[in-house]
Amino acid sequence: MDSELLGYGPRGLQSSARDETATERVFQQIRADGETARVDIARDLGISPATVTTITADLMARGLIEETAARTNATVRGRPRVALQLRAQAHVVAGLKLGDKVTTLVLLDFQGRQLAETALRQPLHFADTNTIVQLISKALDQALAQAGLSRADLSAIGIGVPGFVDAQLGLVHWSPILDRRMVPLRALLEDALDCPIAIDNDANLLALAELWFGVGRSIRDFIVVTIEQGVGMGVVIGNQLYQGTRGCGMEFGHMKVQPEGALCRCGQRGCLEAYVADYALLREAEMALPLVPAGSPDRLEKLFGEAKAGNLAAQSIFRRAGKLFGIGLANIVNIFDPELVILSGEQLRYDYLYSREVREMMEMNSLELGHPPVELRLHKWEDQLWAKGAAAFALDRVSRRVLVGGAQNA
Amino acid sequence: MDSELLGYGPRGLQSSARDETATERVFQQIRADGETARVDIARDLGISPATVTTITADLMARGLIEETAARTNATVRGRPRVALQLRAQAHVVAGLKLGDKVTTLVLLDFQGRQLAETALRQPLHFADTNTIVQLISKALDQALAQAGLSRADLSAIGIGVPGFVDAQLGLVHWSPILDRRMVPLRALLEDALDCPIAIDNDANLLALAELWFGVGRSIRDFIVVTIEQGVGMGVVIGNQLYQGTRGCGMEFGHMKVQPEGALCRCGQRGCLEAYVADYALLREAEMALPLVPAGSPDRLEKLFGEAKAGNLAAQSIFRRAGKLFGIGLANIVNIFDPELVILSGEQLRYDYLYSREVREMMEMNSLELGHPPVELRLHKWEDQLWAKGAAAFALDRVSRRVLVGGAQNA
DNA sequence: TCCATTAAATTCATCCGTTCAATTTAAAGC
DNA sequence: GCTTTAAATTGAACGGATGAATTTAATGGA
Repeated sequence: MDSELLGYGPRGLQSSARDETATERVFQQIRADGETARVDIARDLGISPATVTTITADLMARGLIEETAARTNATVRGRPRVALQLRAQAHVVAGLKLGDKVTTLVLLDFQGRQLAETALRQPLHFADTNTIVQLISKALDQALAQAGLSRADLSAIGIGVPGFVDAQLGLVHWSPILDRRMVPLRALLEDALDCPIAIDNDANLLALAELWFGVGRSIRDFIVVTIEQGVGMGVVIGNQLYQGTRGCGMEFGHMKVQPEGALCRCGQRGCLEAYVADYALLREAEMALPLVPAGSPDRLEKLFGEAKAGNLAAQSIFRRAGKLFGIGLANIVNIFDPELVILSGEQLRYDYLYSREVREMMEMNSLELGHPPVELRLHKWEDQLWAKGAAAFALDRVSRRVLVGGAQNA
Repeated sequence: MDSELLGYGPRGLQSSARDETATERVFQQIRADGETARVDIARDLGISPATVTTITADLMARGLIEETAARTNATVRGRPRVALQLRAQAHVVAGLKLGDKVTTLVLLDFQGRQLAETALRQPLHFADTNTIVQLISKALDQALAQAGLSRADLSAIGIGVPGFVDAQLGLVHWSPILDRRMVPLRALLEDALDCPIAIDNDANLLALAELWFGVGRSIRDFIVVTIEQGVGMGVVIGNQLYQGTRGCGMEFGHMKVQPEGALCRCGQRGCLEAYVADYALLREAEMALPLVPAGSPDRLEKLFGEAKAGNLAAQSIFRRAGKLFGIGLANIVNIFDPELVILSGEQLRYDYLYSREVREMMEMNSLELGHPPVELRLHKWEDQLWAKGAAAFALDRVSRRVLVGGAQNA
C-alpha cells in the first residue's frame, strides 16, 4: 500500500504556505472593527503595545490608516484611547454584478462605505466580450461621475459573473452571459480598462458580501444559496470563502436529486437546477398552463399569481420545486454542517410558497446529532449586495497588494 | 444589511491561528521524506543551512531524530551528506479499528514501521463500554507481547470508530457498535487505559492512512469512500483531513439520492446507504431470493454468487446499488472537485459488478469543466490499513505534543 | 489652580530566532 | 599528499518583537 519506501505523512505544506505578518493582522483588525484603539489591538491580537505602535506608525506613514477625530472615553480617567480607522481616501474600488437582466455597480471607499451605485437594465444573453467591456465602461463612468471621480482613482475592480469561474486564473469556463466557453475575462478586461481586475462566480461573491458586510461577520461557517436564472452556492468555512479545489467547485445547482430526472440545461438529468431555476419552472408552466403565455416578461409573476389564486397545477410546480430544493439543501447541510443557511435571489419573492416545503424537507432529511437544526434565513434579493461582494473581493486584493508590497510603496 | 455600524471584513482569524514554527516544519520534512540530509531540508523549506543545523541539533538532543548509518553519495566529490531520520525508538503508538466483526490493531514505531499486528474476531453490536475496554486491552496485550513491549512503552493510542464521532471532543454521537448514544469514549478510555487516546470516525482515519502512508501522500485533494456495514467517507483537501465544521460532517451515506426512497436505518428515506450498504443489499435479497437464507454468515457472498450465475433479480440488486452509488459519488465529486476517489471496503470484493455501473453514472453525472474526469481507484479491503490510519492519528498527536512542548521535554 | 491618579502611547535597551560569511569537516580525484 | 568539491558548523550581525521605563493626556479631588 505504501507509495514510497521511506517516510510517512503528507508531502505538501500542512498549513497556509505564507505566515501572516503582524502588519497584516493589525490591518485586518482595524478593518474588521472599523474603529479601534492601539491598546485594544494589542490585547485582541496578543501582541505588545510597543509593536502596535511601530506597526500603526508605519501604516499611517503609508497613508492606509488614520487616527479618528472623535475622542470617546470622557468618563474614565487616564489618557484617552485614540481610535484608528482605515483612511477612506486611500483607495476606491468598484464592484460589479453582471446579471442576465441587470448589471449593478457600486463604488466603495477604503472604509467600505458606498460612494455611488448604478444599475443598467441591459439584458445579457450569450453576449460577446466587446458588449461586456462597453457595458462595464458605461456603468463605471456613470458611477464615477456620481462620485466626482475619474478612472485613475480606481485601485481595482471586482466582478461577479454567473457560471463556472476560476477566480485564480481569471477564467470563465462557461457563463450564460457569454457567447463562448473558456474566456480569459480577467486578462481581457485588464487590457481594456487598464485597472486590476478580480473575477469570481457571483454566488461566491454574495457569500463574501455576507462575510464582510452582513450576518456572516460573526458566523464562522455558513452557506449562501441563490436561486434565479440558475442555482448557485457560496460556502464560507472557518471565516474564509471556500473556493473548492480548482476554483470552481460548489456546483450545487447540478447536484442530482432525482435519478433519471428532468433534463437540465447542462445536458444531464435530475439536476436540482432543472427543478427550481426560473427556466425550469417556466418550462413546466408552458406544458400545463396556457394562462402563462411564452414571451411575456413577467411570466414567473403570472405563474406565482396562479398558484396563489388556487390553481392546483401551478401550486404543484412550486411544491415539487420546494421539495427537491429542500432535499438538495439537506444534502449540503449534512456535508458541511454549517450554522446558518442564507437563501437569496430573485425567486425568493415567491418565498412563502417555497419556505414551508423547503423547511419541511430540510428537517426531514437532516441528520440529528445532538446539535440544533441549521438556521435557515431568507434574504431579499438585492443586486447591490452582490455588487458589494464583488467590491469586497477587490478591496481584499488591493489591501493584500499594498501590505505585501510594504516599504517600497511608502 | 450591515450587522454592525463600523468596519467590514470577517471578524475571526483569517488563517490558521498558530503559525507553524520552523522546528515543526523541519520535523515534518524529515518525517515525510523518511531520510533526508540537512542541505536538502534547507533547500526544500527555503531556510538557511545554519538554521537547519541549529534545529536538527535540538531535535537530536531531544531524541526525536538521529543520523542514519548509511552514507550515500560515494560517487560525488565533496563532503557526503548525512541523512537524518526519525528515531524509531522515540515513541511507539497503537492504532485500532473497531469493526462490527473484527477489531484490528497495529503497533507502529516513530518511523512509521509496523512492530506488531493483531486481529480479534469478536463481533461488536451495540456493546457496552466495558466490553470495548476489555477488547482493546486484550488486543493491546497481544500486540505488545508480540513486540516485546509493555503498556508503559505506548505514547498514544488512536482508535477508529464507525458512526458519528466528534474527534475534537472525543465523543461518539452514535455508533453501531455501542449500546447508547453520546459516549465520551476518549475520556472513558483514557481513564481505563491510562494512555493518551485519540478517536475519530473510521472512514476519516482511512483517509488519513492514505494521506500518510498511501497514494494520497503526493495528492493534495482526494476522497476515500468505504462501503461495508454502512457507507463512510473521508475527505482530504489541501493535504489535510477535512473534519467538517463540528467534527462530524461528511455524512455521505445519508445523502438523499432518491426522493421518498428506501428506508434507511437512520430513519430517513432515500439515503444512499439504504441502497448500497450490506444490510440494504441483504434486505432486498430476502424479498426476492429465497436462495439466500437469513442467518447464514456469508449471505452477501451467496447473493454475489447468484448474480454471477446469471440470476436477474440478484443482478438487478447490484445494478441499482451501483447506479445510485455512482450518482452519490458524482454529487460529491462535483462539490469537492478532487483529483482522485479511492473506493475501499469489504464490499469491493464485488467490485466488478459495481464498477461498470458506478463509473458510467459518475461520468454521466459529472460536470465537464475542461479538466479530465476524476480518477477512480479501487483499494482492496485491508483492516490493517484502517488501523494504520488510527496509528497515524496517534503519531500526529504525539509529535504535536512533543514539538510544542519544546525545551522542557529535553 | 494645582497636583495626584489613572490609563494610553511611546521610547529604548534587550532578547531571540534567523541569516550571512567564514571556517571546518569529509569525501573524491589526480 | 595535495587540490577540489560539497556538507555542516560556527560566530558575528541583523531585525522583528518585547518589557520596563517614560511620556502624554485625560479626570478628580484638595
